[in-house]
Amino acid sequence: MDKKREEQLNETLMLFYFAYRTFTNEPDRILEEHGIQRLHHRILFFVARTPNISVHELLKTLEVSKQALHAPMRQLIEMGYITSEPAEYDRRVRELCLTEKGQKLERQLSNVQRGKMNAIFETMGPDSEETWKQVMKKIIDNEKDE
Amino acid sequence: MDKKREEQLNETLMLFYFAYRTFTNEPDRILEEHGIQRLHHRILFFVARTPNISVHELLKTLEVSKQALHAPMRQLIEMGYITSEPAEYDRRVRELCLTEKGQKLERQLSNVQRGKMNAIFETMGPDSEETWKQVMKKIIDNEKDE
DNA sequence: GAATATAGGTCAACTTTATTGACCTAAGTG
DNA sequence: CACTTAGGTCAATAAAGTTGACCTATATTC
Repeated sequence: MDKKREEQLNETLMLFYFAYRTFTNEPDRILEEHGIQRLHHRILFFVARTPNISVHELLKTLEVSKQALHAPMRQLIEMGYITSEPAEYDRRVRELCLTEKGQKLERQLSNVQRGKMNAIFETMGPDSEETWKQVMKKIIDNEKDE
Repeated sequence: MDKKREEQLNETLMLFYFAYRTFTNEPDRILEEHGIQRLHHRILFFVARTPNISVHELLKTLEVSKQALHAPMRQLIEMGYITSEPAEYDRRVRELCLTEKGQKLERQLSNVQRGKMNAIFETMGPDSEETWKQVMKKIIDNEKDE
């Protein structure tokens, strides 16, 4: 790989870092107002995307320990954002769902990010959305080759 | 925003999260072998991109406190990856540079990520690179509107 | 039915990585 | 000379994670 190509790629690394940081800034600010943190947001996000998700599934998705998940999850339950009910098919399993209040907060948090992405893709056209997603998918898939 | 559009955007949020996590996984693993952490990588990366960068500039770039930067930076200096020399134009200012050893480590770390990006853009074509970068730039710029 | 495995919860000790505040030196600048 | 800036360092604290151990309840398997 020649020097020039390497420098072009360095720009992509820098953009990735700054874009991610910027992207999480706004939600982080809102979270702080509610006295909760980024992991709370992730929990809310994935419970919103996957209603009735089990604790075990959530653990695997977020790649944190049971003990690390526990405190924020309990907080969300106590604050009335999430419900945790035994599953019918297996009463050991707890199914997590957002309450109405939880849906509202999750929407507030993620809307900032959705709005940002939507505005960009609207300016740049639908192809840009497809391309951007494709690149991100390939980054994720690459992992499997190693 | 209708439900369907919202779900499409949710996919982008998920991709962003997982892609970033995957992207930092490999370097993190290498860093661990050297007994250093992600902040060390960021220091190495930005010093590599901006030779002679001052401590103050680095602080602003990384958005951490002086005290948080200090320990890892000193470690990198002690391990012989970085040099810190008083600047000619102002002897209060320390100019940071990579040593040869530092350049080697930085290359090792960032090559993983550069290689990943390069492979993707080679498969998808040069337009995909331009588009992806454009989206990321807009995410960063958006910050200023708020 | 007893043994074992799984889902989940909780306590404790510890580690890492950051924060803020205070204070120091050295070197420029008005 | 007074003040500011760049940088370094100590101390107390906070947050967010880790591992290990142990508990209950419920399924599953032999």
